[in-house]
Amino acid sequence: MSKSGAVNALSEEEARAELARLAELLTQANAAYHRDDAPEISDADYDAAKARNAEIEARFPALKRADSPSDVVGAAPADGFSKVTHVVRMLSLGNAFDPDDITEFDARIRKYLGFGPSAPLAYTAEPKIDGLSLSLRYEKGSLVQAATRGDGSVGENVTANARTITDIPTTLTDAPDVLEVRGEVYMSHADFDALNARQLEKGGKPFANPRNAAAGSLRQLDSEITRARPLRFFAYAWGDISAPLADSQSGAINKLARLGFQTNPLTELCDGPQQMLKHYAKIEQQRASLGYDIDGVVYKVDDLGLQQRLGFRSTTPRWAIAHKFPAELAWTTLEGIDIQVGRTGALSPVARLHPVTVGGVVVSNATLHNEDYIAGRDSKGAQIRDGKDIRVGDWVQVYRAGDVIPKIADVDMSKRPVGAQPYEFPLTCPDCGSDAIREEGDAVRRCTGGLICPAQAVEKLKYFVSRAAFDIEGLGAKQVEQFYLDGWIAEPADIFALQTRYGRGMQQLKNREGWGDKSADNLFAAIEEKRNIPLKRLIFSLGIRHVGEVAAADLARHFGTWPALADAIDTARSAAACHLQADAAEARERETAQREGRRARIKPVRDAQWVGLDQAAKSAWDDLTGIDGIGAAVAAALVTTFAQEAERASIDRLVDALNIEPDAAPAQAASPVSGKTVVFTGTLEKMTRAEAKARAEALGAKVSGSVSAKTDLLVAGPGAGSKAKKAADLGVETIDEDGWLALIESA
DNA sequence: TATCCTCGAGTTCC
DNA sequence: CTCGAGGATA
Repeated sequence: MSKSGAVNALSEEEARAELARLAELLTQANAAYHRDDAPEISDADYDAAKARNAEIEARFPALKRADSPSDVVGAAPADGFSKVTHVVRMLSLGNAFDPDDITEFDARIRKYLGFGPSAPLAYTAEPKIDGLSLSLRYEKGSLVQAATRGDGSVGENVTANARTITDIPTTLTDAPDVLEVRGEVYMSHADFDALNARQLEKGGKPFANPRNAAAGSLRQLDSEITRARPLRFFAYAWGDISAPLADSQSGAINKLARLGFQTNPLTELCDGPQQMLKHYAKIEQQRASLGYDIDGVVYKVDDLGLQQRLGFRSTTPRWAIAHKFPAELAWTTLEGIDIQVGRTGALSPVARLHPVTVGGVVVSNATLHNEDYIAGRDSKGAQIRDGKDIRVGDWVQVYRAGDVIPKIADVDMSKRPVGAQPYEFPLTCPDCGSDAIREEGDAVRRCTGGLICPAQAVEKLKYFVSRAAFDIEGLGAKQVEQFYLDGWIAEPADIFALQTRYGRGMQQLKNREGWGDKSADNLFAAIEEKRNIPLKRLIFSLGIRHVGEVAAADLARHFGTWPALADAIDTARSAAACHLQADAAEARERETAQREGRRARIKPVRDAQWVGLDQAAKSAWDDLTGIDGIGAAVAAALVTTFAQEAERASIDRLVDALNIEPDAAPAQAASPVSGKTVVFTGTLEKMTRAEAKARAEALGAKVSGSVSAKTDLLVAGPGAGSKAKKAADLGVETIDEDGWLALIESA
C-alpha cells in the first residue's frame, strides 16, 4: 500500500514516481481481477490506491499519464451484472448414460403419447457443447439483451459482452417481432491454446480448460476484454417468441441457420433409438477432432406439436435428454475416511484423497454417501463396484458426477495394501459421543445427541442463517461458527439477544481482527432488520426434518399465522402418537406374516389406529395431512419436534424475539373461488395438475390433496374414483374440468 | 401395490 | 448434481 504522505508535501519528482507506481499497481490488479478471477489485492486497497492516484492527479494535472488508471472504463471491480428474469425458464436436461437409458426414454415418450412401438417418431440428435448457455433476445430484429442461464429463472445481463462475439448477429432480417435465441458460448481448442500461451507470456495464470476460459471471458465487467477473447456461439433452441419458427425442431434449427446463426453441422434427424445410438457412436468417434469440447449428445423429439403435448416436469422437458459421454477418470490413493455430522445428525463419510487432477480440477475430497456405499452395496442391498468395499490405503478411481461432485468409481484390488482392514463405521457420534443409530430401512446413521451435539448445533445455526432462511447480512456460516465457538450464541434465539447481552458496540467483537465499530453496527442493524420475518421463512429456518422450502411455504399458506400452525401441531399430538404406534404395529404384522408365510393384513392394523382418539386431535391431524404435499411423515416430524421439551423451549424463545409476518394470501380481486378449498382428481385433459394448482392459487383458492368436510369444490376429470365418492357422501359440490374452466374464466 | 415425480439433504470446488 | 424417500396417483 502507498505511503500516505500528504499530497501537498510531494515534490513534482516524487509525484511523478508515485503516479507511475500506482499505474502499474492498478493495471496489474485489474488484470489479475479480470483475467484470472483472482484478485491480488483487497477491494479496500484497490480503492485506496485509486483514490490516491486521483488525488495526486488533481494536485499535479500536468503529470497525468497517458495510461492513467483513472481513465480505464469499467475497470474497477464493480458491483457485477444486473439481473435478468427469463420470460421462459431456461431448463436443464435429464441425463442418460447408457443405451438402455435411451430405449427407456423412447418407451416413456411413446407411453405418454399413447403411441405403439412401431408408430413413427422422429428425434434430432446433436452434440452437446461443453460451454455456457446464453439467451439472446431480439426485438424487431435487433439484439436487445443477452442473459446467462443463472439458476434458470434469473440470469445475468451480459449484453455488452455478447455483442463482441462475431457468431452472434446484432441485427436479423425476416425474424419474428420477438425472438429469443438460445445456444452455447464456447471456445475452440486452438483459440484456447493460443489464449493460454498469451497468458503465460504475460506471466499470468493459464485457464484450466476451455469451458472455464469461456465462462471467465463472458463474465468480464469490461467488455473490451471479452472482445479480445475468441468466443464462439452455436444456436440450438429458443425461448420467448412471437411467431413459431417452424413445425419441427429440425425445421426451426434450419430457420435459425438462415437467420444467420451458427448451428452445429453434426445435427441429424433420427427415426428411433437405433439411429440415435448410431449417431452417438459417430459423434463420439469424431470427438477428439472436432476442435471444441463436447460432453455428450442431445436427443429431442422432432415434432414441436408432440413436444408441446409432452410438456415439462419441474426442471426438465420430457421431450429431450442428454446422453453423456463417460466421465473422465483418475486413479489416486485413499488417505483416510472422515465422518462429518450434519444438521439432522446424519453421519456422512468423506474420502480424503491424495490430490489428483480430474477434468481440469484438483480433487482431494470425495463423498462416500453412507456405510453401505463404502461396503459396496446400494440402498437396496445390490452390489456396486462388483461388491468391492473401500479401505483406507486403497488405490481408487475417482470421477466427478455430473462433472461436479467427486465420487469413487472403482477400487484396484491388486494394489490393496497388505493388512488393510474393512472400514468400521462409527457407532457413536465422533463429535459428541452419543449413540449413532440407523433406523430400519434407513440408509443413514444418525447421531442421537440432538441439541447437546455441538456439530448438530453449529450446522443448525448455519442452516438458520442460510439464504432461504434468515439470510442475515454479515452473518454467514463462518461467522456463526466462530460465534458459537466463542460461546456467544448457542441457539438461534441468541442471535437476537447479542446486542443487549453484550452491550452496544460489543467490545469483544470489535477487538477481533477485521471487526470495527462500523462492521459491528452493520451486523446489529442487519439482525434487527430480520426481526421481522415472513412466516414461511421462520418455518423453514427451524430445520425440521422433511420440512424444506416448499413444505414450509405450503404450511405457511395453509395456516396463515404462527399461532394457528403451532396450535394445530400441538392439538394433533395424540393423533401422531397413534399413527406412530400403528406404524410399529404394521411393521410387526409384516414380520409375523413373513415368518408365517402368509400375506400381511395391513388394513385392520391401520384401521385400528384411531380407536379411542379424541376428535380434536384427529381433525387437526387430518387438517395437516390434507395439505397437498404434506403426508404422515412430515406431519409426524412436526409433532415430534414440537413435543420435545428442550427443542420446543428453544423454538419458543426464538418466536418471542421475533415479529412474524403472517402469510397473506395474494391480494386478489374477488374471484369466484377465492378463499375456497379446491381438490382436483382424475385426469385433467386441458392442463397439467401443476398448472391447475398454480392457476387456482393465483385466484385465491387453497388447493388440497384430499376431500374432507372443509372442501368446498371437487374438480373431477375422467377416471375419478374414491375422492368423487367421498365428495358425494359429504355433499361437496363436484364439477368437471370444463365447468371449472368456465367458472374461473367468469372472473 | 407399483410407478412416477418432486422435494429434501448432503456434497465439492471455484 | 445425485441419491433416497415421501407423497400422489393409476
